[in-house]
Amino acid sequence: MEQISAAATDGYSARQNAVLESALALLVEGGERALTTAGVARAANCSKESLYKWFGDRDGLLAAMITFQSSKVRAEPRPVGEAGLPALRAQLIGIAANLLRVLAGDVSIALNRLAIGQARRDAADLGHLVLEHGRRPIETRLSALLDSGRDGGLLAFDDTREAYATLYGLIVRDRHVRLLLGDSLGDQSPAARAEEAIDQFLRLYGAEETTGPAPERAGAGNERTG
Amino acid sequence: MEQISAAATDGYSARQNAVLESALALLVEGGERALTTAGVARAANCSKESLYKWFGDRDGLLAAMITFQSSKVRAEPRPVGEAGLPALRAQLIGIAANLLRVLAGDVSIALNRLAIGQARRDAADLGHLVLEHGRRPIETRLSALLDSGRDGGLLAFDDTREAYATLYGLIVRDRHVRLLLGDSLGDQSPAARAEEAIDQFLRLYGAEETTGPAPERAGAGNERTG
DNA sequence: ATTGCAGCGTACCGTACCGTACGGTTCTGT
DNA sequence: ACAGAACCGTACGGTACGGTACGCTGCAAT
Repeated sequence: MEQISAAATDGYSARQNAVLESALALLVEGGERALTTAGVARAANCSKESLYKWFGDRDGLLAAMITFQSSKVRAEPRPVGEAGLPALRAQLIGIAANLLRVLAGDVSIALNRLAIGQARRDAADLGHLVLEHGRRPIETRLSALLDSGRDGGLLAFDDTREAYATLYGLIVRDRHVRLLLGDSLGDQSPAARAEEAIDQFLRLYGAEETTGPAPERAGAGNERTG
Repeated sequence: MEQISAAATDGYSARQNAVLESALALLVEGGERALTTAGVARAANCSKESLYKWFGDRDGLLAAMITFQSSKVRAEPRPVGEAGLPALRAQLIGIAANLLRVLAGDVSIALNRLAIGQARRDAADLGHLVLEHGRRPIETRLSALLDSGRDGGLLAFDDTREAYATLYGLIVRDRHVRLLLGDSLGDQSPAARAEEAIDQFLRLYGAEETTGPAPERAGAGNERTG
């Protein structure tokens, strides 16, 4: 009969969560090469034996780090409240800015680098884990919002996945890969970037009745210099 | 006085090119873990001593692999011939499809995985090399085409870099990262994807006079099932 | 108090890899 | 033909890491 702590319901005990946190910090700081079993044990003040008892293997530790991190940032899909184009636009912008912030986060970058570096031609175990826990949530959330916008007559598209993919491309562009490759990329604020991307998306997928969300043409938009 | 072979003008001798080719094949097949100095020497039928004499270091070998691969796929920027929107559109579609094919190539994926996996928080040497040799060429080429289109009154935008970034996002979306993470992603033909992306881009950045390149709305476009 | 267990710290083993050294071989220039 | 260099194949040293074993401490339950 074990006393289950509050955090244990996420799959790991509180102590294990602390160890995973240390491992993530170690990974963020020094990359995969710094993520040795001895290093994790030393940083977390635990023994290597416990690591192997809890996670079975080094790969098990890596997988646990991914699932643990994804469990932390889980945000429940906010129920779509009021209708109307401004509300839809604001919600889209909020999600887009949040997406950009998440993708640029230290831990996200480190975990993506880890999964990509581990990926082989045939087997990409961690990569699939990252896609499952990191991409699917944002896709379902954005897709639901797009569907509701279409049901409300604000958006026009046939294939939700296609519309979502376009939206994702407009928001993220190649910033993610550049960040993964170590590019600093000028510090444009995520909010500004999100707003431009959503307006472009609405120009492409907005319903005909509402000709455009913004009076100015997309091509002539002055990018915010802040 | 060494007899310089034809390929030696690229910076490496023919023998060294063969060795780099073997190294690339090894990397594609087994990932970074398979790219050991002994393995490269065995696969290329050369000695480790020669490897260290030619490339100095393991990192030197990795860097040489990147520059060598980029030197192979160098395509000279075709001079923009005739004007007119159909010609511009066709050229954009061609470049876009080529970009998609290159990004999905085995060697490109393997080298990007290598550079990303090696990247640390502060130092990302290979990453910068990949960005320099892999991204800048396509950016300059596409940007020049966009500028010529604007000069010809076919496109309307203020910031070329901004327009290029949007175009890149519309073309690639998140396919690159998905490929790097090991996702198979349905076999949509690059040509079809390129055509849709370019039409979307022209809807956003086409000059006002030519209201749109395609009569059908972008949102209702039936994706080619081929 | 006693007993058992979970876990910490350390030591240890086998292995794999980077980088270097050495003998033998092939090719080139004279 | 001959000298020299370049190079191949292999062997070796040093190091670092993954995984396991062992002694010890503290806590929890009986």
